[in-house]
Amino acid sequence: MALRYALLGLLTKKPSTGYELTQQFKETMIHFWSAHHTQIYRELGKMEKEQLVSFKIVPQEDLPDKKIYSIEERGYNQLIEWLAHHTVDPPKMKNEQLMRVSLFHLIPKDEAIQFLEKSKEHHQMVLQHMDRWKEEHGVDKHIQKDRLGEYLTLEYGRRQMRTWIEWCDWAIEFIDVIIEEQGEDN
Amino acid sequence: MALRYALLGLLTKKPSTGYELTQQFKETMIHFWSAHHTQIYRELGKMEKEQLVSFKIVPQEDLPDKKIYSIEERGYNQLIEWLAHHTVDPPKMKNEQLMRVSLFHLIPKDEAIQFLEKSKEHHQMVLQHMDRWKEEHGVDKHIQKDRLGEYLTLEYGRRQMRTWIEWCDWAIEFIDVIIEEQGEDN
DNA sequence: AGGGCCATGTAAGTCGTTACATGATTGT
DNA sequence: ACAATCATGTAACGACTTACATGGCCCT
Repeated sequence: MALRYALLGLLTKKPSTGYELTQQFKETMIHFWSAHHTQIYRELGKMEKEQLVSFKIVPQEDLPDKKIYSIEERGYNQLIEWLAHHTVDPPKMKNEQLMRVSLFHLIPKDEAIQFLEKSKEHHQMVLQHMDRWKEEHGVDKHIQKDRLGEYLTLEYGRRQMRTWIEWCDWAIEFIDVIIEEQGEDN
Repeated sequence: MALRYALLGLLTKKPSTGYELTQQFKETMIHFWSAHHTQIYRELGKMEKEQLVSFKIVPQEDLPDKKIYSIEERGYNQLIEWLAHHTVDPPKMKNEQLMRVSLFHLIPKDEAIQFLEKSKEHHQMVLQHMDRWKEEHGVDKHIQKDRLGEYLTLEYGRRQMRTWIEWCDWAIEFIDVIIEEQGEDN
């Protein structure tokens, strides 16, 4: 159900096509929720049937038609209702990297360290990307209210990246110092 | 597929029943993966059919029979294969709390702050719980190798909790100072 | 010449959740 | 008295992923 409210939330800001919503979702919500475009189109279809949203078809030259979705009163009401009365579920994570870390006892020390170093680099790039995005999109203190959530969650994402990077350093150091054997598994 | 490897990983440490695996999973892997007991039983059933694991039935007095699962060679090989050749998927999160935060522009300021304060408290309790667990289960520097992953991922979990708690403080302060209007929505 | 973007989806399959079932024992 | 723990699952449903389809434009 939460994806539904994510989409309704985006539509409170401006009417958009499914494609645009997918982009907006990836830019602002991917740090705390995952969804493919197929899921977004299906959810929009369902919501249209339930009259939470409506769409206008806009024909285009040389490109397929657009469907521009807008939030309807029923949709807005349900969104507010959810915000007011729904107790949130605990976060659910699926982190394959940590799964692999939890199986480090089965691989050689240097492979483990290599894995962490690559992961650290990758997360440094993601952090840089977030920093750049923040600057380019003017996410700063003088913000209009409808971008408050974007600002707060982006900052959370950046802190999360830093935590991961620092943890990688700590873990590499730990393995290097504590584990003695060389390249053997088990 | 990753849940499968989580279970195989636990079974490399010792043979266990589905129930015990559920407990072990909750204690050591819940910080980076989510799964219900029903899913664990199903996955064990599938793996038994594929001969990755086997079980012995142990009858008990006054309690239903136990099925004690052990990892088989095929299972061990597939696990090592996965560790060596599988490129990890990016983490997937489903965090309803952050979803709600991203919709803060639709609720009054004081409700948003209240929400963050409650969330902070909750995460402080989880952190305390992790700290206690760490002490009670002797997760320290003088650790046998098959608990390395447990140590590393638990430390990540604790850092994540601290990050959340600190972010809550920051966000509360930010909302309090920046947002001027009192209790109005939108 | 090949990939990415624009823009929309369908179909098939897997994964994950929720509710239910059993029944004795131990704790509050 | 009521809930929790032990121990195992089945059934039904809903969420999510992956592969496929269309087709022209723009960039390198």
